[in-house]
Amino acid sequence: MWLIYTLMTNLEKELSIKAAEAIKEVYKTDVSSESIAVNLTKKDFEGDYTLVTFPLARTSKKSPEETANDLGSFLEEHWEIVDQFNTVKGFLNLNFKDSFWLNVFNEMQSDPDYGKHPPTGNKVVLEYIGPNTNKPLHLGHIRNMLLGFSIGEILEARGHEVVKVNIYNDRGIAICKSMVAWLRNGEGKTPESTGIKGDHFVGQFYVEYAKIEDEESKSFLDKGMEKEEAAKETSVYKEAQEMLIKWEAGDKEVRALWKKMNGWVYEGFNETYKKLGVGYKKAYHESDTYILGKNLVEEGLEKGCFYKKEDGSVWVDLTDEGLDEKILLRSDGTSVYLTQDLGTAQERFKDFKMNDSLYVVGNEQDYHFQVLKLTLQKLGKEYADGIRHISYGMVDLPEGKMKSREGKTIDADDLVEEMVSKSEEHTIELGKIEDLDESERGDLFRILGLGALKYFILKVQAKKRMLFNPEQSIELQGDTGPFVQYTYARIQAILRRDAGAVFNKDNINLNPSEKELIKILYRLAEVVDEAARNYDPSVIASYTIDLAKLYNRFYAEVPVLKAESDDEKNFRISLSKIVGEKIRFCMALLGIEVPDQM
RNA sequence: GGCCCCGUAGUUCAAGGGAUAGAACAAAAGUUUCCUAAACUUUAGAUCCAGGUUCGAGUCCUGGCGGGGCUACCA
Repeated sequence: MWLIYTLMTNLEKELSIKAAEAIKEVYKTDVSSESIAVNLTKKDFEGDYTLVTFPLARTSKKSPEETANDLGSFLEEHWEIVDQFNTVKGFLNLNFKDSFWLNVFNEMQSDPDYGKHPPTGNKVVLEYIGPNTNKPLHLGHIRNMLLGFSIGEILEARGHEVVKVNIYNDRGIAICKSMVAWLRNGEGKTPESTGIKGDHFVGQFYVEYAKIEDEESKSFLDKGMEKEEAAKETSVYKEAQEMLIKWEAGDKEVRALWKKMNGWVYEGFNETYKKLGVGYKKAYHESDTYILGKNLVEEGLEKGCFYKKEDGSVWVDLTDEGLDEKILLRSDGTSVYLTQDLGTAQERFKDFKMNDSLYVVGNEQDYHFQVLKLTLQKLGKEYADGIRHISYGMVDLPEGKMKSREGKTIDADDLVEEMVSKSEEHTIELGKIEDLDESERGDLFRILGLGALKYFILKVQAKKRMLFNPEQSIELQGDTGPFVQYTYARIQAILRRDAGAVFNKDNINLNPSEKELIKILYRLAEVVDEAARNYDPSVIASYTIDLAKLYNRFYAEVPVLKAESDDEKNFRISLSKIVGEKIRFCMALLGIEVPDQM
């Protein structure tokens, strides 16, 4: 009958309800269970869960300590799963019986999907990556890709239907610059002829453009022009400008070149996505959606929620909402960034009829997404309310912000490669993989290198900015991906020797480290929910490292295969097995693989 | 100027208004006849400043100081 209190119950909630009942009985006063604070007991104190009685002193008309004692006695007597209690000041620490925790454990065993939530019927479109097509991906994109992918996995585990999509900013002056530079100095070279990855190849010409422009600017600077002004006077800039106009006009030659160069870039990007293990169902292109946006602007003008200025430009007035007026169409009728996003949003809803639209985009666009949402709300779009900007902080280098123009970036491909070779070096040094063949080794180094990189990025809360020091590189020891992976590999080593254990009793005594493991496993479903609610993989990352740490302590303190009794041995093997499964589950939520051996 | 975000050990990160602010790296010391020492166990070390709200503040409010972002007919 205790089963009704186990897996599907939120024990903290249950405890606050029980406490409210106790208060009613003992003090004859009604208190809402929501007002009762329950926490996990801090590790320096004895107990599983803790009830805070300071706020209850008013209703009990006794000291917090006496209140805690009253409630503790009552609960011990009237709630069969309570083993014992102790009080420290206004804190009531409750211990639950081992048999209760063993029942929790047995239920977990019988539900291999424990941690996942049932389908909610909620459909979510998640946009991430969103690169420009004129240069290769860098560390900032890595953070975006890892966050976006992981959030998608977490939301799926929470029971939502998730459609991942990408958006390519594939048009505009930046791409034209690469094109101009390639025409001038490319000598007909291609990624194939040079053996350079497509996105890097095109990126080189973006840099090349800047060189030409600087060179040509000199004479104008000498005449005393401002830097920006001078740049616009250069012939190379004028060519780029001209190319942009031709592009907009649909000039065949320009379009063909544009297609060719973007094609190179996509090939390169796809390689990087594959290496990182990220993907998406559909890609949108701003070269398509900017036109769709114009229709929405027209619609807004008809509905009277936008207005036209004398020069012909179209605006939306958001001053009532505490923002500014924002431009939607230039006076020459061309669209701006916001116009494109309106079009993309509309198209996306047509494609997927989702309830929520998530945008994983850096926090420098916080304002933009406020504007986007408000504008669509003004238009009365049904999908507007479901728009959510998942805003993440910049990745800083020790010298400050990354600046692609100054070459102060960390290239995504380089970084992945560096991490893989670092883990290779370390693994070979430790010498535990003699029995693996060449391809197994390659897989392992990749799993470990990516694990280190991904964990390093994802353990930091998305909304915070984070620092990356390329000098120090990424650790393989301590609070890292390989630490968790190592724990998993250890477990697999045990299971290779004896995996047939069956355990279903509730009458053995638990060691502290065993009980801690059951307790943390018990929280998994709730942790997934919390991560999903906050769109925050770091919740999963810190849970996973805690789980691995607790297992490593258990492993050091308690013999598994050489346990004293069969019951203990079977229990410990079963426990190890579940810990391994849940580590793999959590790491998968982070987009990280785990090895059987390392 | 206006708006938004952020200041926690030497460093990188944690802490749903609750106990003595947790980890990891770096530093110091220990643990391999026993399931993988990428591990485990110790030691030392922090809430930017000043007020306020509260039984209780790293967390909430006000004002400083410091850092970052946005505020383009750029994306």
